[in-house]
Amino acid sequence: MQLCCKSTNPFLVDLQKKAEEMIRHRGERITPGRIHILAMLLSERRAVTHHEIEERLKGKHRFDRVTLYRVLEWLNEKGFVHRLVSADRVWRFRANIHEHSQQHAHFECLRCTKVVCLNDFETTHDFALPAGYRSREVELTVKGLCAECV
Amino acid sequence: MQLCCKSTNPFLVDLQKKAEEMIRHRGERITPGRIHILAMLLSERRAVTHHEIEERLKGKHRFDRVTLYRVLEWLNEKGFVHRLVSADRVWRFRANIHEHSQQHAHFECLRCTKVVCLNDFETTHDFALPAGYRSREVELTVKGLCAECV
DNA sequence: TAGTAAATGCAACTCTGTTGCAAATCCACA
DNA sequence: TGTGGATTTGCAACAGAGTTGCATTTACTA
Ligand SMILES: [Mn+2]
Ligand SMILES: [Mn+2]
Ligand SMILES: [Zn+2]
Ligand SMILES: [Zn+2]
Repeated sequence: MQLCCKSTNPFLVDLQKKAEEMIRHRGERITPGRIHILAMLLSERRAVTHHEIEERLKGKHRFDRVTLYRVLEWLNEKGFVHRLVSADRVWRFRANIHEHSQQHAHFECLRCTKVVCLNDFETTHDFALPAGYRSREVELTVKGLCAECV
Repeated sequence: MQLCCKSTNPFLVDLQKKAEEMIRHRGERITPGRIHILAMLLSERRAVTHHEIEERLKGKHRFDRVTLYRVLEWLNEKGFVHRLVSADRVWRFRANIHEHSQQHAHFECLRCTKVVCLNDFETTHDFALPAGYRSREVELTVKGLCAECV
């Protein structure tokens, strides 16, 4: 069953189904790990760590730590999610809801280390790189205090 | 011997001496670790890792790994250097040569993971944060390929 | 309904950085 | 110039995050 982008049911609230559909639409293999983890990430509004994912998956399905790492790596490679590292040197993952979500800024709380994606953001790339350097992407992180930590 | 900023000898090419002067000027304790490590960082034009520092210090002075970490932490706390983490989850350190060097961008090579500080850079902070969020600093990283890796 | 390539679980491992504690060192003050 | 006492250093052990190898299980294709 091949599904076109336009045929995506807007009332498909079940994220497990949505995750499955996203993966199948790209012709990739469906596995419990991919479904559960992507569904979990689709439900989050901020970038979450490996630990947080593990925590939220408790009760739903039990995965080995390594499987979780490997699924996250795969989701990142295939472009379903993106990954970023903040000052605590821990990977954080977030689903790529929109196609154009590669270029966006992040907010990082200096106290609770929470990371939020700032989707609506304008970046002006007028800077001069050293000779011979080639820019591929620009990452902008705003550091400060979140609403809970002010 | 208290030295004023303006009395800094512009012909003081010996970085060991310069490092010592910087630390003494702030009334902090002089130790071999601080002198050698700060001098090494003053000689670099890019942000370097713990490993690279260890490597460059070979022959000059032998320090324990832990001492190196602790000196770097101290230099960062006191504002002699700044620290950043890139996609490989490794700390990189760079001397704060100029007073205003807190706000500047970085370039990170996607192939060799080298990090270069882009000192001459204009940042425009016109973005909207979620309600209640407070911005303290903005970090901008340009990712791409360096001259050697293009 | 096989056959096969890919995904998973488990154990052991690496890499980066941290902590506790005793020995060495720096420096303010006598 | 010599000392007391807080700081810094070295060493060993530890911790957290992520990786690798390999046998077993699973998903898809034919
Ligand atoms: Mn993001
Ligand atoms: Mn820098
Ligand atoms: Zn916070
Ligand atoms: Zn490079």
